[in-house]
Amino acid sequence: MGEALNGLKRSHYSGDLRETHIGETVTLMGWVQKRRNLGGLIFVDLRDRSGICQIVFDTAVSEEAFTKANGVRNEYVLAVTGKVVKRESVNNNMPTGEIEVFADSLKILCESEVPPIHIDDNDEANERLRLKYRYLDLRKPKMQNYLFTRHRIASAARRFFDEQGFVDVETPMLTKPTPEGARDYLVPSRVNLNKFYALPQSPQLFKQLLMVSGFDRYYQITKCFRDEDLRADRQPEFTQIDVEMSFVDEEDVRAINEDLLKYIFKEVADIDVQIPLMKLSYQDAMTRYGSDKPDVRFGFELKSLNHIFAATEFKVFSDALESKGDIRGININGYADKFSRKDIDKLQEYIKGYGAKGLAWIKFAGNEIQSSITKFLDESSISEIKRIFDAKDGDLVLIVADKANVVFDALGALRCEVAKQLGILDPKDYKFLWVTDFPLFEYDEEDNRYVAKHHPFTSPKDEDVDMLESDPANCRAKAYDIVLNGYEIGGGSIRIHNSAVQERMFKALGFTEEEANEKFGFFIDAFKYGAPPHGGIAYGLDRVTMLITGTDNIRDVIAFPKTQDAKCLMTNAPSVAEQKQLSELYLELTPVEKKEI
RNA sequence: GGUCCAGUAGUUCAGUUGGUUAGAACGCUAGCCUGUCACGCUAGAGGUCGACGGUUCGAGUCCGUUCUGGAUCGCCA
Repeated sequence: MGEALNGLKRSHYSGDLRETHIGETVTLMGWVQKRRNLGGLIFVDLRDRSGICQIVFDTAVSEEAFTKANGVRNEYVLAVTGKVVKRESVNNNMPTGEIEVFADSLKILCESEVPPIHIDDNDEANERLRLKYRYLDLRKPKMQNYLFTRHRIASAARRFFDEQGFVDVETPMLTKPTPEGARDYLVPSRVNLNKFYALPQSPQLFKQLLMVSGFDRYYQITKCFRDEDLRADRQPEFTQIDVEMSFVDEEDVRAINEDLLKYIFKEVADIDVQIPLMKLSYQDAMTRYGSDKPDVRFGFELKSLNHIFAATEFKVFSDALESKGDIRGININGYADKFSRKDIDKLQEYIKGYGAKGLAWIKFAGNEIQSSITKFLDESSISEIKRIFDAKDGDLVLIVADKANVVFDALGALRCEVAKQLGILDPKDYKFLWVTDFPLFEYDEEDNRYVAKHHPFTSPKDEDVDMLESDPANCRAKAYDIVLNGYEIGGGSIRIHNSAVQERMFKALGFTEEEANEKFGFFIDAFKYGAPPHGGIAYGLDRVTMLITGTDNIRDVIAFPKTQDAKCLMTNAPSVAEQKQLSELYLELTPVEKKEI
């Protein structure tokens, strides 16, 4: 049983006390981080969200408080009143190390069982346990700092948008399932039996309709839901900073977003972002980095070697070229000695995960080379490779031959993996870039049709509009992603605001007029009544927070995240629905077929 | 759906070629201790080795299945 506050008020946070407070009588409230009982003297480290302050219990000051303090254990919740004094022995390892509080009185507000995880930044308890006891895990200063930073980012964004005349408008959480794109989370409706809402994958359609309504500038920091598989940087529910503007083109959207990023990074992390940001077309990003979200903190750029091996007798290479594939390589310049054959074998295994069948390599040392493909390299091809990569002593060239997309994927991933292994990635180095001129479509092998790469409302480039029909594969979009250190932190586009173009777009996607009307009728209608040119962007707040805090795990920056199976280990969601609830919804469950043994 | 990694005390881990009663550190409990801050000293409690099955005279260790968590490919307009 804990004692009541009885009107007692906290005067300070523990971590805020300094030498300037010496002589003051203060009341602190918080959790016991640590008790050190020396017999006639008890020290208690009292923790709250601001930090830790040492409390001293001494019979000479208060017999009663001392006796009570004797029974105190870790994570007990205390209220302590006492005098701030200069410490006899200063602890330079803590911000409050110059002072301590001599306790006159102590209230034990709540006792605690021995916690299953140690409340300490250095605690490396299994994540399973941390997620089950998330409320304890979140007591750790590091975890609290992640969420404080997240708050500061959201708060800075709001300040920025407010100053720029953006209106925060809420859009529905219960909305219409979207046929294109990710899987929806479905929500049954009791008052509309056998009908379903979907949770929004993004407020896309609503924010565009707000532009049609004339709100001109909109933003919202809101949850989005996608029923897809999770990753280290992907959760099924995540938070988007969503933005839309009217009477703008690509450069206008990018310009204001550069100001936004500059503002946020300055406010939150005191980082000066140099604007305008670097810009790279999708095409260039792919050919130079093998990725549409390249990490440009380091080089190792891709180079084509097709012409060198045009007449090669090396079957792997000639096969790749014959089937209209590609041979490309990267130069891990200066690090040849860091990679043994065994290491390179491991890199080969790594890229097999991306569909590559093998990895050829060349090490340069003086006039000598070592290579897995020595017998297929003559003098002229060696010197040409040297020229292309500007290869010098101590360089290592890694080469992949395959279908073009496999080569890009494999080398794009490989250059990042190598950089990671070399430890040359500085998390404090923030390299932003815009990736622009995305293709409007990509071909879906399964469905045998073109699908929108971004979404079906993305505007084609003005000069590419007529390619909607004639050459969809090469039609470019007014779409742009904002990329930071290899992460896509946001993406957006200028939207189609002209119903005729929208119709042509639907046609290109293979929708009949009826299908388009059924799926997006309300949306198509809206654009018949005067839609302004408009466009916007959406950021992944979780990812931005990850990058600013320097963690590589999105769960760290979400208070109550899901596991890889989209479960919450603390609440045990999702769980079985009660029969009563199902009956009310007229839902029946089909038993899941067990795998045969 | 595929591939890979991990699971031993409350926690983090060690555990050799399959061999006696499964260890350490931290934490926890009790006692002593007035300047500790990784407090110290003494004593003690604490284990279905994730689960099930198999091989074996004998399994934490080998094999199979399965559960849980993680990384990743596919997927994520």
